[in-house]
Amino acid sequence: MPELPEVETVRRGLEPVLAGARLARVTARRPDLRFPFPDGFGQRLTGARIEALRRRGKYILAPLDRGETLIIHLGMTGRFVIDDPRARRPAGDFALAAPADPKHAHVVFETEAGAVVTYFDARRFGFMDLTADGSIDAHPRFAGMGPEPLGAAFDADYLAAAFAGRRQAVKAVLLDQHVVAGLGNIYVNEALYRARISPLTAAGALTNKQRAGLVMTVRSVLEEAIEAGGSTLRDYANAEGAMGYFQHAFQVYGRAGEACRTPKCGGVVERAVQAGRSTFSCPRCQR
DNA sequence: CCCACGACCTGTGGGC
DNA sequence: TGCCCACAGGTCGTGG
Repeated sequence: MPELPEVETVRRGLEPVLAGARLARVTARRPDLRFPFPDGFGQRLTGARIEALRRRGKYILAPLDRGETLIIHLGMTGRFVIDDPRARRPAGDFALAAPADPKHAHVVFETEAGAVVTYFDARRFGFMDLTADGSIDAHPRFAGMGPEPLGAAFDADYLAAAFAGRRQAVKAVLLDQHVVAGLGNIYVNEALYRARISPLTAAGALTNKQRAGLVMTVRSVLEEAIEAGGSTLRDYANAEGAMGYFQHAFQVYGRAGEACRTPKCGGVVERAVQAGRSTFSCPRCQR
């Protein structure tokens, strides 16, 4: 599912259709996703105007003109599909992801301009909520959330403080959204590879130089992935139904048993399991 | 606080 | 072809 680059790609795809749009009707086709929809979900959105589309970590935020903000998390398999009769099909060729299965169409947003935006989520690990504006930072989902990895607050000094004294593996610490918001299993593996740091290293044992390097590689891998429209493994597709293509740039993720791509390294990518999730790394060039 | 593990839910791909 | 198991981009809760 979507990590920061995929969520940002989805946000950018939805923005031209939803930002500034008034919602003619919003329908939840079942009572819950991972959690129940908030009371009156459809009614509270119907008639509201979406002022903007923002992102925080892996969340999409849609502030409304009614003083509430719609919060959306895509979980593992959340996906939006836009049907906008006014929009011209984008030119050029791009690979289309497999069509979303209609039986997993859980929420339908219809705008007054006639666009229909449908949320699909096979596994239903995603969720939506409504909260009063201004209380986003107090919302349990956001309280204590770490800085944006592409923002100025995420730097070597910040990481020094966040990692200090932590004996937990650096990979697990980077996956903790309280430390930094938006990284997931793919990009943590790729950023550690680029920084030549073993995922198993205790976070508190990293050197200044390693932390500074990690800040750079986290940023670069996320920026490049956003540029590529995210990564498509199975379910992910952008709002136009197209696949991202950053998966072709993976250096370690999903490459167990294959040759390390570092020139002259000669190592073989290994798969390990940390906290129940696959870790990929080259034991030869990541220390 | 740390960590491993199971739970949530469905689909898919690989091995036999 | 069919079946079964392992695994999947995320988080949360529990128990040691």
